[in-house]
Amino acid sequence: MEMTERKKKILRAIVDSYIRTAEPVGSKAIASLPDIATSSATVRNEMSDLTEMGYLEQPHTSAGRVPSPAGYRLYIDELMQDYRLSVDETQAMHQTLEGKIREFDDVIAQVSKIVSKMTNLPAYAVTSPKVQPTVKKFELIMAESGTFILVVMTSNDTVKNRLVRLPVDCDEQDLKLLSAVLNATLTGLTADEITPDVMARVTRSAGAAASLVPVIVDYTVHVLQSESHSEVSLSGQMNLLSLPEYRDPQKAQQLMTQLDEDVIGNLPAVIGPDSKMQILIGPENIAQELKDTSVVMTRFDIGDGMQGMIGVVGPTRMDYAQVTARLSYFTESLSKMFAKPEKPELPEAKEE
Amino acid sequence: MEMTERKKKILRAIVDSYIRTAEPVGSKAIASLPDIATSSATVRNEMSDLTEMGYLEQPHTSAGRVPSPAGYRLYIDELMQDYRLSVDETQAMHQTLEGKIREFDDVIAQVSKIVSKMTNLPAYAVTSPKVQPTVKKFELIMAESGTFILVVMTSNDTVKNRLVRLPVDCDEQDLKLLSAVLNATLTGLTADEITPDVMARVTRSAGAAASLVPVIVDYTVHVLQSESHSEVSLSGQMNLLSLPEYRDPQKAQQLMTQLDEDVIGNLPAVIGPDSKMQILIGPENIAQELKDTSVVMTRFDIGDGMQGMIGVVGPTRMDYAQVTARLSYFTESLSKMFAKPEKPELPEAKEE
DNA sequence: CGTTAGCACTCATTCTTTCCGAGTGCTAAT
DNA sequence: ATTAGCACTCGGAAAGAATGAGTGCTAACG
Repeated sequence: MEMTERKKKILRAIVDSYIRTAEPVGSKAIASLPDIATSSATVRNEMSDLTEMGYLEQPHTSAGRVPSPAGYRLYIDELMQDYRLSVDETQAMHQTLEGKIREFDDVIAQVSKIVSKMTNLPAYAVTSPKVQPTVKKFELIMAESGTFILVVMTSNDTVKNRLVRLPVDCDEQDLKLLSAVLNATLTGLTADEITPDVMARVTRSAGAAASLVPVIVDYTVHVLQSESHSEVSLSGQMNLLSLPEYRDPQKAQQLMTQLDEDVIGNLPAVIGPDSKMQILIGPENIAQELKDTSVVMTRFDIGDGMQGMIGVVGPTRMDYAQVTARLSYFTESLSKMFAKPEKPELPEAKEE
Repeated sequence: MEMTERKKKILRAIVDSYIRTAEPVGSKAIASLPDIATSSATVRNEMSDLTEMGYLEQPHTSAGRVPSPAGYRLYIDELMQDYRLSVDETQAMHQTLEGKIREFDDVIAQVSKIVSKMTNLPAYAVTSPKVQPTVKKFELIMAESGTFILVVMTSNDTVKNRLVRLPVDCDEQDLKLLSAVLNATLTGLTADEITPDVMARVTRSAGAAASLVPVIVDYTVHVLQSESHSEVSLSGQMNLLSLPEYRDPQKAQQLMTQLDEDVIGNLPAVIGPDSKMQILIGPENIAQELKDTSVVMTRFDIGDGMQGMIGVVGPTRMDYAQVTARLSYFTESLSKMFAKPEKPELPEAKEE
């Protein structure tokens, strides 16, 4: 059996219709479409062929046809028409972007929220786990009344700090010394490389400020670890409830409780670093939990070094053209926004 | 009509049963209870009285009774029996607490997640909006290769910082001067008080580093603002779906989309700073969105200064005894945990 | 030979009807 | 004051019938 142009046209029409209505599609409906110029009987024959070829499925004998995963695959790869974003859409998106990404802090959370609002589907965002960061520099700055600020700069140019109380028997000179020792001994080390052994060496050289070493090292390790962690955020689960496939709340709940952040954290491993936009249809997902849903995911970059994945989860019949269009427009806008910040005089900087 | 002991007993039994089953309660079921020693007919009479008194309602003529808001109120204030936490529960709670509150960063998110898991209901956490913070101190620290670290300490003792690129025509001396000017002019000011006027004055005195003033002031204002913001987190919405009152997913969705973070942000205003645990039943909620649900909320304190509210949202027939018991145990554990941190040698400190 | 009209058949869905029983309120007896 | 008894109500489950969208197949058509 070979794939004719007409078969493709019909398959596309079926998928389009099913995506819109979630109802099995009958031959009549297709035949009455303006750009199909045959009778329903002919369509019926073609549909029968397409079923045999594995692109369509029949829920039961006397119902219309529904696309199979293979059908969606073909549709996505060859058949679907580009979705053109309306001006309203792009405008709305820019507006939320401007408004919401104020807080640099939890971009991940913001991004997933925006994307889920944009697509009306659950969306997640993950930062890709970074290479093991190391310490670049320490600073110990006297602050008021017996405290000082401990500043740790890491190899990814993030700076974290903490206010620490100074022991009574310690003055600014001791701090200076400690600072020098820290910078000499610990810079260039990853969290794992800061062993009790290393710590002992620092303590020995630290002089009067030795009692501070545990605190400082502890904090440093903490910072390094939290830097190497990947963050995950999932939003908009409730969007599932308006979809007919989740009329049964049990289903939605099951999907969404299984699909918490743990599972999502493991998703990005799948995507090659090269690919731009990736779509996984139902059974193509390795995660069992997702075997009846599709995932559309893509990478995003912001600021220097910060990058991750955005993904959208939905029924296999989701509007792929629309979702991909919106998603890629979003990631583009996002990068642009961070490439040329609104205030051009702002020197390149990284928060915290 | 007066409230007898027996009436109370019957009302309690009805509410208990309804909380358990979500089904209207009939006279027979109550009469057959071991500690009710009368016939169903008598119970029927009493129930009729209770209905007249406004504590019960009838969905329709030939159905059992259901507690009215007033009924719940009485139940909560006088009738309900304390829920005793099992060892398993307390143990489980401690385990998650230890495991999860590692990250000091987004306690709010963690807390709401844990509480929702504990109660099997949607839960939120809010930090109470703080008093307008002011700048306490600036530090400008030279870092490597033409950059410096801008450190801002606020009046609530949080320290935030950012890496800034140094203009070419600027050396360490200029920075020293700028630092002095900033500390002289801006300390003690709130975000609102840093007007363009003030900014101009700083720029004038800043000398060679004048071009840095906008960046620094911008960041400072940003820090102050984000410090005065209250954070909100909402978790476990999906828990609604297992409740029979939300068999219709539309209902759940409606409630949960209305009830996003905006609405929740406005909740804590309600609670007096004195009260410990507060329960709002259905129509007692001022927020229209919550008129068919109950909210149980209480305060929590952690670390120095950090405090906020935890709340649980659920159907009016939620198990108040259980929820309040778990909630208060949780807040206690939380405070204890932060009062005596696991590592006692850690000096008092505040992150970031 | 591809296309189409016609027709018998299938089967989920919807609508009706019936039936059941939990629950009530009232009355009269205890 | 309590309770047994009884007629009555009414939502909801169960059973049945009607509906109709859709199919597959056959035979006629250009």
